[in-house]
Amino acid sequence: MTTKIKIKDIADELKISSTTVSFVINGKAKEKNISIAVAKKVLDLVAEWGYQPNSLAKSLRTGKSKIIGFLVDDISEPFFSRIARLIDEKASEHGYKILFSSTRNNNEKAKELLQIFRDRHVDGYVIALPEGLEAEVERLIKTEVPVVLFDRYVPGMESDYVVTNNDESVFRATQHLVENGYKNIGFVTIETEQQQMLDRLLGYEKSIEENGFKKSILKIEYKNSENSIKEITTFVKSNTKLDAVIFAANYICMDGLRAFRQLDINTLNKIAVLSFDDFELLEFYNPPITAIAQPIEEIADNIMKILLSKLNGNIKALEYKQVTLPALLNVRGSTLKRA
Amino acid sequence: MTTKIKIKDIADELKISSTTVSFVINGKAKEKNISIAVAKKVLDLVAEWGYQPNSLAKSLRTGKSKIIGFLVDDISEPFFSRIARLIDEKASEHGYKILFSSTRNNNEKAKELLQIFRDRHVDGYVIALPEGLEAEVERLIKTEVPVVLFDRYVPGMESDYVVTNNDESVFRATQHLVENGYKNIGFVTIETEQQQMLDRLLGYEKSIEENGFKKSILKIEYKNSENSIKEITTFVKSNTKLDAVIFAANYICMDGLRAFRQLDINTLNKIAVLSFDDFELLEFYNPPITAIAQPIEEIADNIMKILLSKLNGNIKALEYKQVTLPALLNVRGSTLKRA
DNA sequence: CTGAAAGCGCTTACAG
DNA sequence: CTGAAAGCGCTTACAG
Repeated sequence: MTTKIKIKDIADELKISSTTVSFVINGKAKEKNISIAVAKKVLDLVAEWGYQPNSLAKSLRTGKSKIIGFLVDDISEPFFSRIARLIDEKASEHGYKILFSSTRNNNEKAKELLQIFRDRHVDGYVIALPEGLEAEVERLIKTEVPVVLFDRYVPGMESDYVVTNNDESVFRATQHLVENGYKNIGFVTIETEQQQMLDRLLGYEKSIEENGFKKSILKIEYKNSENSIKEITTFVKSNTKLDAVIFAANYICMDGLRAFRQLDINTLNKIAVLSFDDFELLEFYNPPITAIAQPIEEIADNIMKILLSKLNGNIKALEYKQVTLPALLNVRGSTLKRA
Repeated sequence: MTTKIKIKDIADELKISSTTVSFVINGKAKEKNISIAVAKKVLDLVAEWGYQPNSLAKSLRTGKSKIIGFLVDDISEPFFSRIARLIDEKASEHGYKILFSSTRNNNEKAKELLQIFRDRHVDGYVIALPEGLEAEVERLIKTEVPVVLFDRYVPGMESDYVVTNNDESVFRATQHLVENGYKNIGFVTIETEQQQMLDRLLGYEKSIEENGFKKSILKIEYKNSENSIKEITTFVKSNTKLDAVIFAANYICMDGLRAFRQLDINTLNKIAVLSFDDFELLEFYNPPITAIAQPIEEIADNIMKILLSKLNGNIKALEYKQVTLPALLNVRGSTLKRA
């Protein structure tokens, strides 16, 4: 490893001070009235020697790290990993890097992670708020570090966030089923206080009520996939009139499909399926499954737009941006018009 | 934000020197012969004040960052995001964090990323080597920073790596098709020099040759999904005798399935499908698709085991560990015995 | 057993 | 127009 070049080396070589070199490198030559000749000499040598500033020293001095912390339940979930990729791309364009982590439903771990982020002088945060971490994150926001929440928000909590229009999109999806002749529509969600899940349920309830139908709701006490499959199976078996079912999230839908495979084919073929969150599997399923697709690109765009303007100080720290984006309903074979 | 506590604050409060505090905090009290009484006072105050060392200053001083750089083509690919999650978990247990990035098939970007990693004083690297970056990474390895490659390796390049036994697993998969009565087995891969892809092809060729069958190989000039689908369609149409086809990777299989859907159903039902890389979609497909599953957990385990022992200096920097792991063949309905 | 002091590589207020 | 010097918060060789 060729020993790292530092500012002092450049300064010594050029017989000028580190101050001048630093100013030139940071594009403050004009502002600091440094002669064009000197500036050019510095820049040329920087290029020739391939000088790279030591970002650690820089961060220590300035208190900025050019790192963004990204916190979600599980980075391997398609929704999150796609957002991660897009955020990463956009962040790179602005010289930021992402430090990412999964909390894996472990609040102790999540708190540790936030501590580590803080400790690393992360400049900003992108967080899909895990249940139970509300107070912790609220405290973080109060410190005036830029924090953009996504996927979930907490009513009454002052924060920036970007979410999908959960109730509206589920309402429309339910209406779609009604329009296609389904009359006994079930809704499978989990037992939770996460606002986005409650909103999805609300959308369903609103549609069912407006149409004067009967609600059939299953709230799974989510422990693991296995018990979830069991609960769904029982639910479907005991609601023999069910002609359609909406799954409130990606992983619930997976469990639902697993449950269906174990059930009698004849029961199954009568039931329309609709999922919140679109992912490749649904498109390839037989029949392809109708799904509510969150606008991933737009979500990532909005997160970064808000975060960057806060990082650049364009938005007052205590002025919060809250964005709710419409979702798309991808209609497929699983919810065809009833004969 | 309560102003950050630093070592000096602790020292002043206790009327001792920063040196002593630093020694105690870093568990060197014994080694440095610090009295138990003093050590206790320090530890107590640290606990009471919730002191957290400034890792930036620490890194600047020690040259260690406790950060691992993770570089893959696309973090949103299931194989990579699962590895990422597991690596992240294991790294956390040892106080390391992951800085992750996707190169998105852009070598300029990849080089920049490596530069950024170096600049951030990353302690070690986990890399799925992108094509064209061999020289760059080889140079990195020469600097004696721990680098563990996975998924891909370069023959003749001195490095640590963890890979799946590509040729052996594809050989077995092909044999499985032969045993089930298939005689015209095609192999769809991409035009590339990536060793793991060449190995997969070799496994196929070996089996076909041993059985005295005819090879049917398609090497796609991969530009995007669309052109890939087109090439696969042409391939299937012009090889009318094909009764089975093996896709050499995740994304190729997806394109293959897309191509099949656009083809005549009757052509399709005659063809067995087998994919390298198992993912949920294959299990849910109708019929479920037989797949070679890479041992994700073991891969992650091995990567971290090698990396950690290098980071701890237990392995000489120039002694390379190379691990080849067996894959699993998940047999499903798509490759049933021929009638 | 403990401390004063240098130094990691940068930035910036101050002085000229 | 340019530079000397302090300081970000740590660690550690050296001295006692």
